[in-house]
Amino acid sequence: MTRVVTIRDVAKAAGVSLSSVSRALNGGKHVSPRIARDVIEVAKRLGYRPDFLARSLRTRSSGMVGCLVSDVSNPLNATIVRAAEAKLREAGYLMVVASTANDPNRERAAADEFRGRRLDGILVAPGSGANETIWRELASGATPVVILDRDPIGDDGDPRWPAVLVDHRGGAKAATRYLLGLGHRRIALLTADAHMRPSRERIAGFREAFAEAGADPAGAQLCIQSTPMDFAQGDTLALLGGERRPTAIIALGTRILAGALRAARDLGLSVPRDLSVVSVGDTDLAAIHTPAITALRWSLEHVGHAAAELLLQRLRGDIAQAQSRALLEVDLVLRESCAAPRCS
Amino acid sequence: MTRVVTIRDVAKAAGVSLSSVSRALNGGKHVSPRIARDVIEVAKRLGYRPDFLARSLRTRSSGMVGCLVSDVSNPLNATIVRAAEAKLREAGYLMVVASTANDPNRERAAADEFRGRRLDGILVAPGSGANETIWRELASGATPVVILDRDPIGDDGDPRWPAVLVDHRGGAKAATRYLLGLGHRRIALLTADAHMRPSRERIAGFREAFAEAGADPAGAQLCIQSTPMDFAQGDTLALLGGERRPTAIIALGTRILAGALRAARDLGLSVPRDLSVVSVGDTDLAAIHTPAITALRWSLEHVGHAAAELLLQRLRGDIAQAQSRALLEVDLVLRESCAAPRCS
DNA sequence: GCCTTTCTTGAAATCGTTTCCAGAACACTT
DNA sequence: AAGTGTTCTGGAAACGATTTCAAGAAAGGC
Repeated sequence: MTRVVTIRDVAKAAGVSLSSVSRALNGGKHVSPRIARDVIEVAKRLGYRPDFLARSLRTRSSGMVGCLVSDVSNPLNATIVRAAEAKLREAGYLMVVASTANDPNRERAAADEFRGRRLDGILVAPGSGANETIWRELASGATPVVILDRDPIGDDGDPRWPAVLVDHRGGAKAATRYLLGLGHRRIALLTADAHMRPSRERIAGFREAFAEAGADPAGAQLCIQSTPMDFAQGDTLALLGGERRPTAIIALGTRILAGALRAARDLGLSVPRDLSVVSVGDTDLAAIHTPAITALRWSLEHVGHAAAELLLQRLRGDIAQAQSRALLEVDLVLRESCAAPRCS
Repeated sequence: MTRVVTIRDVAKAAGVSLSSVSRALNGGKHVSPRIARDVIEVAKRLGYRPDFLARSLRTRSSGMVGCLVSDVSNPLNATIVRAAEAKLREAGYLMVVASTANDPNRERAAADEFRGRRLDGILVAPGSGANETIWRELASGATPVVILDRDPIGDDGDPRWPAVLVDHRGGAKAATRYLLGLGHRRIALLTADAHMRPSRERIAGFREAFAEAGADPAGAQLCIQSTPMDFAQGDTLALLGGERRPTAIIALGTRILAGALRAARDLGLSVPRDLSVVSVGDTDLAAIHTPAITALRWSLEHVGHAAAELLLQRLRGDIAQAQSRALLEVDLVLRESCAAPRCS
């Protein structure tokens, strides 16, 4: 195997010093045009490729950003990750991912390792209960951090890091208002992880809509799925089979929606005649289901892009004009799954 | 900001040489127990954390592996990536991902950059037409490569790299045999990227089943979706609305299945009465659809794990006992979407 | 008690870059 | 022609670890 060609070889071959080669190759400032041309030509001929490790060591910048997310295989996260990755790659950064399965220990370990590897920045969406430990861990480093749809509030109440936030509150409010407008009075919100931002905001919006409309708040039923096992079918069966069952549901669009639809079918409830359904998140399932499910939609690509942009601003050092947060709006996509309730 | 603590600081504080610190911290061989204990204690007290970049530069091993995949946001890929990442992380490797959107140029660029970053190994599932260029690019390096469900055949006909292969042929054959057994004689296979391994193998298995059963091969209809735009709904409409329409379809379970189901609905075809459906891949959609769709299932986690394992064998240098490929079987999960065709 | 072997130890080299520094070359002004 | 900047250039010092090497110390065998 032939040894890899280093900057030293190029210098020798071109008959100049190491420093000149380095200067010629990056920037080209403080170097005469003739030498620059020669060096570049020789480097190409020899097939020289700079060693990022060595460069990183010297420049104290690894050219990599980390992405800490509960589970990349969740399509919602995956799309965000891909979008962010694409934008960061454009800017010359490599992205390393770590799925943590919502396990605080693994989150800590990953954050720890990210710092050891001197990553230039971190995108993070901590899972369930880990918020405190992982954020403390991150805070101890000087690495720029951007939060994905989580609360960036520190102990002192100040936003500690920039964040990309989705307006789940506004979305839930719009959906609820829509259902109330159709005449529904008992509506259930099926969501997960009540103490995390997305669900918390949704719940808030849900209740606000009831309050605004002057509807009986007892009609706003919550169904929290802490473990989205077997598509949450069991809980939904109980909910829909109960005495004062809701005439409409707003369900998280990944697995919970699937479980809810199946439960409805098992109970012989027809959508939208007996039950109106709104999906939180416009998934394939929602779009393709029969009938097609009305959905709250926000752009996952935007989330990824915005996060990457926020991080890049920090990395470029544009602290002055760097925004500290991005708020993404949520749309209600009307389809066929909602109707006025039958006289109850 | 306080400067980061290096091995030099530890040496000074412990009153020993740099080499002793290094020895004490890794392995602990060739160092007296007393010094080892002292050094470890001092290192912990000072909060020393080794710099991976510096270490990598010296040891010529970055501790990172790359993953080159067409699109991480595809749930199938995402699951594989997550599984591989988990296993590699256990072994101390970090994983960097690059989605290439099937763009040969981006694939090349990514492979290029991976090499520049001195990644220790690469997991790769090239998209469409890029096979040649990207493999040539990879072949020029000495980095261990593991192929994900693609043909690892080189110009000379020899398998160049280890690969994790899914038995799509066997799966398609089983599904086709099942449908033929139900009495279907006109079956359509809806798949994508006919020249890539997964679809090619499927097509082969599909035809083999027809041949084995002595059925008229003209009944084996192919519908190749090169662009899975709008869920391939248009093509499927034409197929199902045509003169000698198939009585059963086997459809790729991501978006094509969705388009097919919608097309069937639009044409007023009831599943399974008028049309039997088998999904290739057990997606949420297949499991939750009404009626539930019979599906070909293989474990994406296994693919990821197997790929990681194959790569780790190479990285550990167990070339001697390293396997060169893993073949994963495909099961047919029977549900409610298939029935005997009505007398035609 | 001396020689040989093994084990510890620290100094120094190395990995491949970038960057600081000082001197050289050159152009320009007076 | 001398003085004063400005731009190029190469040597050498980082960056922070690991690893080689040789010397010193301890242990063991006769």
